[in-house]
Amino acid sequence: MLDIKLIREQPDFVKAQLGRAEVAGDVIDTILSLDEQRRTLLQQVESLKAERNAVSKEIGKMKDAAARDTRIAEMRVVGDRITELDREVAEVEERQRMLMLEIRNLPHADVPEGADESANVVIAQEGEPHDLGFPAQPHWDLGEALGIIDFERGAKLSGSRFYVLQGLGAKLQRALIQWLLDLHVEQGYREVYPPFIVKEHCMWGAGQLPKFSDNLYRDEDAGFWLVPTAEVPLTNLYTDEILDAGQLPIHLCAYTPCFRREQMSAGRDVRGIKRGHQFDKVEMYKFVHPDTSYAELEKMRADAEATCRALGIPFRTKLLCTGDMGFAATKTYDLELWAPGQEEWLEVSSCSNVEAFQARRANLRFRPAPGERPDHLHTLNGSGLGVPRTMIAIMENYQQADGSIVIPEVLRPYMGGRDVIR
RNA sequence: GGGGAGGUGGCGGAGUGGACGAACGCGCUCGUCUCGAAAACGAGUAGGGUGUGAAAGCCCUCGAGGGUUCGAAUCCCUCCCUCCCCGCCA
Repeated sequence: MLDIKLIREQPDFVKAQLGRAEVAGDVIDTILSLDEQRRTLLQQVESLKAERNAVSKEIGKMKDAAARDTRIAEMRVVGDRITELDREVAEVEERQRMLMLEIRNLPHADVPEGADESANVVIAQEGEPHDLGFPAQPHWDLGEALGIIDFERGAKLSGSRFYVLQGLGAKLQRALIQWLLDLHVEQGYREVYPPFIVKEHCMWGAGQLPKFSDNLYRDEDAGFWLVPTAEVPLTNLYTDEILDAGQLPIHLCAYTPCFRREQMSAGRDVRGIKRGHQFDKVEMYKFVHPDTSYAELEKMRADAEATCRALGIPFRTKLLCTGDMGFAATKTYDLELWAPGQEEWLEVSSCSNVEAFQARRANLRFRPAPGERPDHLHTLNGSGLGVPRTMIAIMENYQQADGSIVIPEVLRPYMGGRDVIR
């Protein structure tokens, strides 16, 4: 959610920044007009309440029964008017709040303008897509031949976009998760195991609702939602708390499965394990002082890059343009691993600063100094990394001419010392 | 799932219709005292909204949301959460 004060004080700036992300500015005018209405109504109803409070106090002390009854009758009328106005205030507030919740975050000034991914800028690359010396196979062929990915039985159980990992495939995934968590802990993140099922307010807090409900699984009866990313529970960890400035920054990492309905065009990314309704991810998350959030973003990006580097796979980093960034982000770096089997760069991480966007929604605050008023903190999130796509990159980069897969060195301790899957 | 007890400020804990945004204690901050500290003493110490140059003031909040009433922490309804006992269960 944007800061209503910013909208009040600099509506043209807000509109201009939204314009860079191709969002029309009329909604800002609507919000301002509702804000105006709301404050006018508030002044009316609050002065009536002040009157009622004062008179009610008097009534309590009055001895003269007749005068007392007169006052009570008067206040009954005032009370009815208050009820009426309260209802109006609530209605205007709700309309304003819904509009506020639907507006995306403002892109940072550094972010290049553009409508779609074609305007993203590659800002770093390590390693080159290299020739394996034999025809590279896609991971679905490798996985099936090795008996480690079972697509048919996955579909039998759960339909398309599901698969079963077996044997060393399942173990490789588990090893990868373990390694990622251990690495992030070394990088200074505290490991967290959150619930994978959350209450609805968490989805609002993280910015998944109201816009992306189509992409979420839920248990309507119980009011529960399955997390589409660990970002959701982590964002809400300190909801309604006021942290001491000294507690910041808080760096967390968490492994969770992620559940996404992905009701997107059939035919896109249907093969393999690139895009499923259920996948695993290790996430990095930061709660930081507002002054430090962009420096923290650079550190998070460096941590994600170090992770890719350690796998020994070519990777590159992109700065996303205004049109390709997520709803909550002000600035995002995407990291991509090279996948020679499909000959494409696979997005395995997305690191974003969201500034106070989630903090306002989820009521995340800190006290800048003892005695000072609480302020919203800044939050950042970054994948570290998405597991299936990292698995793809490992399988396709480390494949051998005979269809076996060498295990990256860093993962071998987690694979019982094994160095190849064949 | 059944039965019972509860949810009050940073913490403990009073408060069953008006003097309560809340006694008292602890903690914390500042001050006095001290070479310094402790102790003692004094003062202060919730969040949000509105308002303003800044403030004062006013409004809201005692788990959440409704209701009754001139007036609700207090009475009524719904929901959420915690604890205890029984049942079930990895």
